[in-house]
Amino acid sequence: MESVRVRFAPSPTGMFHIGSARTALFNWLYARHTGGTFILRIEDTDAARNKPEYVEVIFHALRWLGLDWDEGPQPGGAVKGAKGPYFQSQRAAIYKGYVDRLLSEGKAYESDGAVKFRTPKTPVTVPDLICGNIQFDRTNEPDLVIQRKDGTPVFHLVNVVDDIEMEVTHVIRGEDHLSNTQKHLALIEAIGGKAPHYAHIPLILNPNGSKMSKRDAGASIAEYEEQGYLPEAVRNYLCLLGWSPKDNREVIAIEEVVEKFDLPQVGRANARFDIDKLFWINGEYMRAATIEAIEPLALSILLKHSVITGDYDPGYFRAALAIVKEKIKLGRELPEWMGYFFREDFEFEPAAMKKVFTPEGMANIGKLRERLGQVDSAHFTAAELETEFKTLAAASGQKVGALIHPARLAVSGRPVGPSLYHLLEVLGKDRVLVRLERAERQFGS
RNA sequence: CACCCCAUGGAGUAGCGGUUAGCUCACCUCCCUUUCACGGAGGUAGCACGGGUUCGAAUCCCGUUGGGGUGACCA
Repeated sequence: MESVRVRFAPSPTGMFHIGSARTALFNWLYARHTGGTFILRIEDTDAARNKPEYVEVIFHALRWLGLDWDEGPQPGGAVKGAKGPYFQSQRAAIYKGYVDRLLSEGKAYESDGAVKFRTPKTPVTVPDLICGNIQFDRTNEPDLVIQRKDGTPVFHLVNVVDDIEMEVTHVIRGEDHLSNTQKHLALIEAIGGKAPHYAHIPLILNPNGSKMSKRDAGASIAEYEEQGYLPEAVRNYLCLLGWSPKDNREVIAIEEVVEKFDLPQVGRANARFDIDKLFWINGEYMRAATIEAIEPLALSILLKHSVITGDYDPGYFRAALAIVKEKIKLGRELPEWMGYFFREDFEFEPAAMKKVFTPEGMANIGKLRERLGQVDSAHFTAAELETEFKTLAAASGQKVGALIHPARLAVSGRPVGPSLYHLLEVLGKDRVLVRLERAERQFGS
C-alpha cells in the first residue's frame, strides 16, 4: 500500500479564495485521514500576476484555518521536504529538461516561437475517485502550448511535471479541472510518468448559482477573519460543502471529520454558498467556546475599535465577555455589545428611551437606585439582585418588567442585551449606581 | 458552437428498487423568558420534465429542459 501524498498548489495572486480554502481543506483531510503527506506547492509561473507578498496571504490563510502542511515552503523562506524547491518559479531548469526531451522525441514542436505538445486525438477515459470514469472523445483536441514564446512553461506542463517529480499519489482539486485532466494524462504518458489518482471536487457557487468569483461577497477568506468569524466554524462549514457525516449532524469536530472523511463520499453536485448557515454555525462555536479560547479574538477586535485600551481590567473584561458571548454569533458584534461596559458616556437608544424613560420609568429608576444603594457590594450578585427586584416590584404593586426595562436602558443605553441581573453583577454596584443616577439626572423630572 | 459534469423544499444534505421522503439553515406560529439569543413544540415548502425497465422508481436506462465547467502563450 503506497503512502498517500497530496498537494495543494495555489497561485499567489492576491486574495485567498474560499474555493481554494475548501480544496486545501479536502486535501488536508485526506492526508490526515490516511496518515499521508500534505504538500504545499506555490504555482507562481505567471510572473505578471504573482507577487511575493501574496505568498504570505496563502500562509496566513492556511494557518488561520489550522491546515498545517508537511512539505513545502514555510513563512520566512525556509523549506521543509526533499522534493523541492516548492516554488515553481525556482524549478525552471526542471521544466526546461522535460520540454527539451519532448522536443527531441518529436512529441512537441515549435510553432510561432512557442512550444506545443502534440495531443492525442483518440478517445480516452479519465478515472476519477469522485466522478467515476469520464470519457473524452478528443478528435478535435487542439495541440497544447507547454512553453511560452518567452521561454516560460505554462500551467499544464508544470503542474503535471511537479506532481510526477513530487510523487503525488492523489490529485484532489476543483472540478473546473476535470476537462483538463485528459490533457494531463496525455502529458504524463508522453513523459513516461505514473499517473496519480484523481479526485475532482464540486465547485462552490455563489448564491446566484454561478461560479464564486473573486468579486463575490464572501469570496475571500480574509473577510471572515476581519468580521470575527471563528476559524473552526468556517472550517466546519466548508467541510459540509460537498461532504456530509451522513448522520444528520452539522456541528462536528474536525478530529471526527478527519476520521470519517473519504473521497468516494464526496458529493458530485456543485454547492451554493450560504452565509446564513455559516453565521449560524459560527454562533454555535461562539457559545461553545471557552473564554480563554475567544479572549484573544475579542481583545483584538475591541482594541481595534478603541472600546478598550491597553490598561483594561482583565477580570472585568472576561466577566463581560462571558455573558455577552452567549448572545452573539459574530465577533464583529462585540464592539456594540461590549462598548457600554467600558464607558460612562454612552448614548441611549432614542426609540427605547421614548418608550421606557416615562415618568413612571424614571420613578422606578429612582426607587431602584435607593434600594440597590443599600445592598452590600459583596451581595451584588445576580441571584440576590433578582430577589431585590422582585421584592421591590411586589412592594410597589408592579410587574418586575416595569423595573427591568428602565434599568437596562439606564445602565447600558440599549433595550436588549444579556440577562439584566448578570449584567448588573458584572458592572458592579458602583457603576450601576452612577449610571442610574446619570439617567435620572438627564431624564428625570 | 463543441466536449464534459450535475439535478431531492429558498440553501446545504440523508436516501442508493418498496420510507407517511429524514436532518440542518432560513422563514412563520406557539411555549419558555426582563429583552435579545438559546432551548422546546409545531407549520409552509422538495424528488425539474417526458419516456422507458420493473409487481413496484427519488433511487436503474434514454431523451428534454435547466444549471455549471472546459475549450488561454491564466491557473
